[in-house]
Amino acid sequence: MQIPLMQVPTPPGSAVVAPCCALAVTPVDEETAQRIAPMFKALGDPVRLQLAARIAAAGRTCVCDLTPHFDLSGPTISHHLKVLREAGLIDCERKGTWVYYWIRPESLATLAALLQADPVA
Amino acid sequence: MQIPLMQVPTPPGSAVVAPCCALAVTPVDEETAQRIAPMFKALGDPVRLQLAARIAAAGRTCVCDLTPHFDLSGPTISHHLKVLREAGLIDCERKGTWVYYWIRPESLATLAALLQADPVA
DNA sequence: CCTTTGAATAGATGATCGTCTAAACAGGAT
DNA sequence: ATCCTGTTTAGACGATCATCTATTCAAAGG
Repeated sequence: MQIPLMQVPTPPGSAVVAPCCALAVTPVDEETAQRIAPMFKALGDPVRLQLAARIAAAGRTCVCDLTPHFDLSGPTISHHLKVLREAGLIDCERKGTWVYYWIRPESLATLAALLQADPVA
Repeated sequence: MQIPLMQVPTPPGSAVVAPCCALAVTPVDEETAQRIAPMFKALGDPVRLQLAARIAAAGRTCVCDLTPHFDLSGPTISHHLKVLREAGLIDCERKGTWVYYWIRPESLATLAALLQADPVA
């Protein structure tokens, strides 16, 4: 029943007490889940994850600087950018012929806060 | 072009310099993206996000303690648990008639590390 | 052995997704 | 005005997804 991933085997019989993350502390009701899940979903595609990473790395990025790195059509890249944008992870602005995208760090922070090991511990 | 989410408006013209997160520092090549994206994808469904949160909160949780909280059939819950498990986010063990699930904190930590604000800054 | 209970698997169905091509749109430059 | 280039939108198509019911499996108890 094990699927290899990293190191710690996580003793099956251990009585887990310490909270592993905010997920374990902050109650995630249905409303919260429906607000947060689309962000994770947006990052749940390899192309979009790479797009987000490139935009995060480059700061303020023209679509024309993203497209060449993928073996995909322009419209497909545009579609993925739209998904990221509608999830609230990025935003954009047209400047003449070109459109520039940038990361919304608050959104990433929201997700990170849910996942990271309990900062209080 | 704005989609409301949190507070910071993120000035469009600002020359972003400081890395917002590990995404901006760690290069996310295609291979990495294909390894990580399924984990985000698994959390990208409201039901699975709530399942993960409940398991994280409860520590070591019987399926029978999860199912009643959702308006879904047993097999559907079972399916979602399988998705989370195959993504490496949870693991399970049968104990007699019951099956218990627990969180794999290393996996959550991997994702958190990618998203959280640059810890070096 | 048979029954019972908890959970997973099999298979079906309608919805959503990722991708493409073709067309439309936005702005500069001739 | 007209063209050219970068980007988005529209629409189509096959693949994957979330859910269900029916069935099977696992393990305990008579």
